[in-house]
Amino acid sequence: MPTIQDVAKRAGVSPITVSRVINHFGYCSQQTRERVGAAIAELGYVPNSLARSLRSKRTHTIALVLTDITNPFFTTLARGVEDAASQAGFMVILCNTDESEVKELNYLQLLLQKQVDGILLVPAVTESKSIQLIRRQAVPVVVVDRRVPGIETDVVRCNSEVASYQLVNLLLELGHRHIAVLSGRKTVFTAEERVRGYQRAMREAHLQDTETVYYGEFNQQSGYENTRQAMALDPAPTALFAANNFISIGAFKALREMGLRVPEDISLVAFDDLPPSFVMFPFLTVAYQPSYEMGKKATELLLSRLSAEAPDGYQEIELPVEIKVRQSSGVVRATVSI
Amino acid sequence: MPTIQDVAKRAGVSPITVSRVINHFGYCSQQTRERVGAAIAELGYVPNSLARSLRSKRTHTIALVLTDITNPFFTTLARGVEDAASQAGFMVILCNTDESEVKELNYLQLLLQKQVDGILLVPAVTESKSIQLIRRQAVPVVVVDRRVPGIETDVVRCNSEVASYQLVNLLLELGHRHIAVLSGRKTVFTAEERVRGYQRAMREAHLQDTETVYYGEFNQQSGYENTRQAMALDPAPTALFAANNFISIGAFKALREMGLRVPEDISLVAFDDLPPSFVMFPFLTVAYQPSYEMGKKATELLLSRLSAEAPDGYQEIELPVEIKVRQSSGVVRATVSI
DNA sequence: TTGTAAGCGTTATCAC
DNA sequence: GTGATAACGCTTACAA
Repeated sequence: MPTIQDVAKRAGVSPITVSRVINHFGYCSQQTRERVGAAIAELGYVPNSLARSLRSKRTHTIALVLTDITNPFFTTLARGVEDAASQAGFMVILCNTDESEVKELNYLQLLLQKQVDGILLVPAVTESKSIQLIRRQAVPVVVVDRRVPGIETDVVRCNSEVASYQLVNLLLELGHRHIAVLSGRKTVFTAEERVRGYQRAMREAHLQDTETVYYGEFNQQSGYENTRQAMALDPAPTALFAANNFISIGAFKALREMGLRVPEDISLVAFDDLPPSFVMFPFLTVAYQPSYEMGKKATELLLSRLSAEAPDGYQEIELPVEIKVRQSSGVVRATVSI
Repeated sequence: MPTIQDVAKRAGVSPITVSRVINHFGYCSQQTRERVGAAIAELGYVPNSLARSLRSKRTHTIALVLTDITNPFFTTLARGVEDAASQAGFMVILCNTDESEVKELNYLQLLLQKQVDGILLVPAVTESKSIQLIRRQAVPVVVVDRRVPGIETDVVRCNSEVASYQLVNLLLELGHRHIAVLSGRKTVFTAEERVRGYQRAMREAHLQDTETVYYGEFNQQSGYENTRQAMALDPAPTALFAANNFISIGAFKALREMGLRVPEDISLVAFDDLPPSFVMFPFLTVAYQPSYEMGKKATELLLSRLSAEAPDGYQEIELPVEIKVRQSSGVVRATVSI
């Protein structure tokens, strides 16, 4: 492959002049510019960003470390990230951690070696090891979707606690008194936070006695299994709160298998909506998080840290959660009352 | 940040010795190894892959260039790619082209500058410019999901033509004689290929007279609009074939708005299934492409090209498409007969 | 407006 | 087993 030297030789100039032409930087005559341009075209020269980055200390690459791109919430978020990044001339490296701290730390090691300019991190666990690792290399991080207690850092997220509180209150207003929550892994910040919102609502309604919390995973299987558990209780809950989209689907399938109709026999509300182009009947009452904007905003904040144009001090940006009331939340069935 | 020099100084050895320890390469005494290890730990040394890659000509990075990660087909494919890549110690740069040749070419330029070791490409258009651009830099490419006519290259895909043919034949066997196909952009290989499969089935059934083809986009909006168009015909089709998942959702919504029931009033079949954890009622009869495996296989093929352990000559791997018959395809309504 | 020299952090080659 | 030297391809700093 031709190098900048080859181009320089061909154009009868010095390498640095070629560099200036490529980077539209510094002065050079129209004539030189053309000669260099011609040489580049003739040789099919492609600049080597490795060498460039080695000198300039900038790779124009950021990393997006999340738990699973397969979850539509993160898919959409990733798209927001990529759009904002590409607009600014940055590329995105994608890493899936599957909520594993080990995978997360491994990826971060590699990313730091790669000299990424910044990292968007959805922390797998509520511990702070990862952030500290990144900080040691003085690489900017923005934490997305979750929080890392005890660590000062930039964060872009939604307030799950409040939204959960609202969702559960909606059920309470419909007359439900026995509501079970199906959550994810206890070590995952949002899983825990959504349970907290549920608990606050229940306690304010003096219903701590019927509080029913299931931890599990943020997937369909877990939603399915915990629903069967919950419905085996006596008395069974009259409403379920699924702490994410996959859990809600699993819950729905379990309920249908048991011959229970939603919302006639039981109500179901959930965190996370599915994109409209995925669903034939929008049916679930959900707390919708603007994931695209979350990705976009997080990226913009990260990029602003690189150009040092950002305000001093860490920022915590909280995006609004929208409660979308649809058919899955109904009034409590008279016959189910305890 | 400390460099290999600093580590060497601290450990009282030469840089190259440190390099050997890091890379578990060449001989060195246990004692040296330990001293170096200690120095690395004390300084918090992180090797710079930029410098490493500049010498070694390997970045351990591949690119995944697709049209839109937001489409579950590609999301799952991307996950397959990432899993296979990370297993082999490679990272993945993600690029969305939105079916735009311009965006695609821009990304490829940048990726080549970045010296990615290989590229997985879902070509936006059926032209071959992109492949030629990549070839000029002698970077391995594997084309995924689509084909680039007139270009010899590695390809991993499904045969859409055959699957479409089967899907349409299924409708024919159910008695449908007037079937419309709702496809994507004519310049997109799969959009065109799926229409071809439809046409073959129709022609073999001597139904070329009722052939009804709508091109549009691979999105919900287009499915919605073209369905309204199709249903305005007199006589209206008794079955619709949506050429991708988003189109089928749009079609379904349009039909429901018109008060038409699926499959009682009209049948609907589609290309691409949605992952089970996205759908409460699996209802659509679809052609399912194993997108995860597609991503995985494509990555493995690409990586094998890097280590030159691959067989000579280009490979075209065709993965099987599974027809999943569900409720959306029903027998033709007696009253609708022409 | 253009050129020279040095160096970014690593590893290949050859020497001891 | 270990080290000296050069080189990867580019850009910063300084000169002309």
